[in-house]
Amino acid sequence: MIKCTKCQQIEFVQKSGIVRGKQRYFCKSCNYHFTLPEPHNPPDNKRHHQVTIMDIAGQLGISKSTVSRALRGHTDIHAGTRKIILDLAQQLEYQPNPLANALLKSRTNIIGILVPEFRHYFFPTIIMGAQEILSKAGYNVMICQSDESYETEVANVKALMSSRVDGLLVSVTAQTNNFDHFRTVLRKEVPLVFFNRVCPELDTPQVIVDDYNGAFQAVEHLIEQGYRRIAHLAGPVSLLVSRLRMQGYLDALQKHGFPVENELIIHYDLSEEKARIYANYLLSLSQPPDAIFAINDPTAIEIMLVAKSRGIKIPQELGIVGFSNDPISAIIEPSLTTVEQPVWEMGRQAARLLLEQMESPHNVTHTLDTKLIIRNSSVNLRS
Amino acid sequence: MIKCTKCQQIEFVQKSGIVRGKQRYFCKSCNYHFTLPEPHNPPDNKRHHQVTIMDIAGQLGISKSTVSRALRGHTDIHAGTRKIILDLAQQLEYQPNPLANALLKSRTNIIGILVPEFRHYFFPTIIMGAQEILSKAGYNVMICQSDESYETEVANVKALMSSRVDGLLVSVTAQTNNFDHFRTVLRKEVPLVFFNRVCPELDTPQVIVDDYNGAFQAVEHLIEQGYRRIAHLAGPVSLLVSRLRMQGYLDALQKHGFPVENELIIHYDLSEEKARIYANYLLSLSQPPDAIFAINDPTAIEIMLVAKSRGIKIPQELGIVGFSNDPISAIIEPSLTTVEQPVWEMGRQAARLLLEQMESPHNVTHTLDTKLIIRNSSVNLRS
DNA sequence: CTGTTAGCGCTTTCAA
DNA sequence: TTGAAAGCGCTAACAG
Repeated sequence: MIKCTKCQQIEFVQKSGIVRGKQRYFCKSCNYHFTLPEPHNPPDNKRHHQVTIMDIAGQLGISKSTVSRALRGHTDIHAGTRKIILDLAQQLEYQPNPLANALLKSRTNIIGILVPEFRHYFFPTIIMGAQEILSKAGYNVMICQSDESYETEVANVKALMSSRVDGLLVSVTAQTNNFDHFRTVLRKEVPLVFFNRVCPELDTPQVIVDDYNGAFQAVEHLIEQGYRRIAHLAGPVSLLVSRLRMQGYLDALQKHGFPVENELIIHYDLSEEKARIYANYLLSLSQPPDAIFAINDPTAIEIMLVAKSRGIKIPQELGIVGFSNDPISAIIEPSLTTVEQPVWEMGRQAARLLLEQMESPHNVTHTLDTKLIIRNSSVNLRS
Repeated sequence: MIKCTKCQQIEFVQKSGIVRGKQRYFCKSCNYHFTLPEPHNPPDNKRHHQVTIMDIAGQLGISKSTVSRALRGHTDIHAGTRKIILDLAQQLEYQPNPLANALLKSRTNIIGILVPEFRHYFFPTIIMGAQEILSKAGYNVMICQSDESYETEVANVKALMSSRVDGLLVSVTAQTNNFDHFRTVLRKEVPLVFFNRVCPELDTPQVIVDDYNGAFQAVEHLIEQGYRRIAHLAGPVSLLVSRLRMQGYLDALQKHGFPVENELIIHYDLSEEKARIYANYLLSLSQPPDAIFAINDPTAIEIMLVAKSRGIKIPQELGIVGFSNDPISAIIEPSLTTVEQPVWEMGRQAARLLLEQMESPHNVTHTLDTKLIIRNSSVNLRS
């Protein structure tokens, strides 16, 4: 004896075929087709079945739609019903399955972050800044590091895209000359923000610091300290950041009427090994430099170590300035003069910019200020 | 003329209204409502509709199962069909949607890594080691850092669990005394491996190094160098790693007949600030130590900086030994004697252990070797 | 060898 | 206010 779920009558109900293995009924009184609500039995084979809205609906004898609505906080739901649902959900430790949602909405709430390395202070700190903002906004973060390898970068972008990240925060490798993998990202309309090592030819939003002025001030400082033969151990030409710092270096020389000597300018791939090789090379020149401006602090520190091992006195015989204000630069002896950049803030800005992008795409470049921090590695005692 | 999709008869089918713009039919013979299966047209409103197996199936006029099978590389499929499918997939740049798969299989192919910080060398390096193994095994990595805060750790575990990670690699904070959040993880049968800062009371697999012997050798080395009042700036008692290094310290003292002086032993929370405070405290004692064994390199370096600022000569007036062989320890002056541990390898081992767990749960502890690296901060010139 | 179908967990129409 | 059902993209059991 089946009771119509609509009019609650029994006598007019007849079977009306089987759909999806479920017996369907038809009430001739109210012309209503229906199936009997089945209690949802959590499968016994899955040992730790995650609680689903169906479990809640089953126990309460209501439909999963209602549960969903209650959980989502929809307004058009009976207050009592909502309370019962919410209570049971709490009691059952219900946790919504983000995968189902992700599939439905094509949104994963995951942001991919891709950096060349995180051995040094710089990128980990940026990541922490970004994470601060992103997790507040409800996003998780998937971090990849390309290890300064173009191939790894391409593979990582692919992996992140295949994980369907909702956005991408990227700093490219020193090798990266081809940007097709990022074009693919843009083509699929995944928001993309570059920071530090950006990609100017791609017309995407980016966060950088005022590299040019930072470099300019650093080199001018060396000149003011009386150094006369200032070399620059630069990053690869492919990176805008290298080119900007280089330009700052060149313009500072020019402003003070110093000649540009090509043998004093070296572009390198930012590897520790090469830093050492080129530092040695510079210091072995027949007319070696009396100061070196390094593209960043790790480079500057390698130079210091090489100089020390050759018995060259810093800052008396060799002035050194780095870039970024890595904590080591305050610890090493002599302490390293460097250009401070707001690293943590850069991560935050990049994250904020990405969130904005996801709201409404628009192209901006945020440029943060830098500040010269004068320490002992560049204070020429002769002057 | 419409054929019933159920009984295949034509004569009993009549229109039964329109639902969602689709013509519905009703077969009076078998009492079956149905709509005509429509060919899958990729929606035009979604600008960048991701290519699905349905697109491929539609274009080829075959079923999506066949496409799925071809793509999965099943054997029981016509070679010609496979080729056509594979070719079209390539041409369309088909990328499988991992979300659908994840939902189906309840596997995300994401591993969560939770560390207390990644400012220093240690944890980033471990992470790189782990990533090396995990990405080879086809896993992505979601990294969280608890910033040495218990609350953040709990929140992170919750976030990672709600992201349905397939496994968890964890090093706890210095504050963590309550392990209920990890019990929840175990209850849900998510594989969990601890490394470095482990949780002995939880009966999970773990990767650690031989902290006891490392510490023992470090302190014995100080004794052999002629230091007589050796302090220990230790980590929090809550961490096994602190207790083991402490025990190594105590046993080395005992072996050589040195008294244990409680005022020379300080447990602290591993924050930079406190390191400075306690270093100052130790060096201001009426009978200050003539050597300090620090729980790790960052701590040792803080001590060195404090000592230097007080004009205390290292190693002549104060011997210092750290733990971990952070690259800074080779750079700072004097260079820091430290206990090397295979950090990268630790990450790899932890990852491998996790992968094993996911195959077949079993409880193991991997203990890696340590090695004392003698540098200048502990070579007592008086002896 | 291939097609049909159910279902992973959820939201969202549409219908009632 | 609630329920039914479609559908996100995919795999796999089952049937032919």
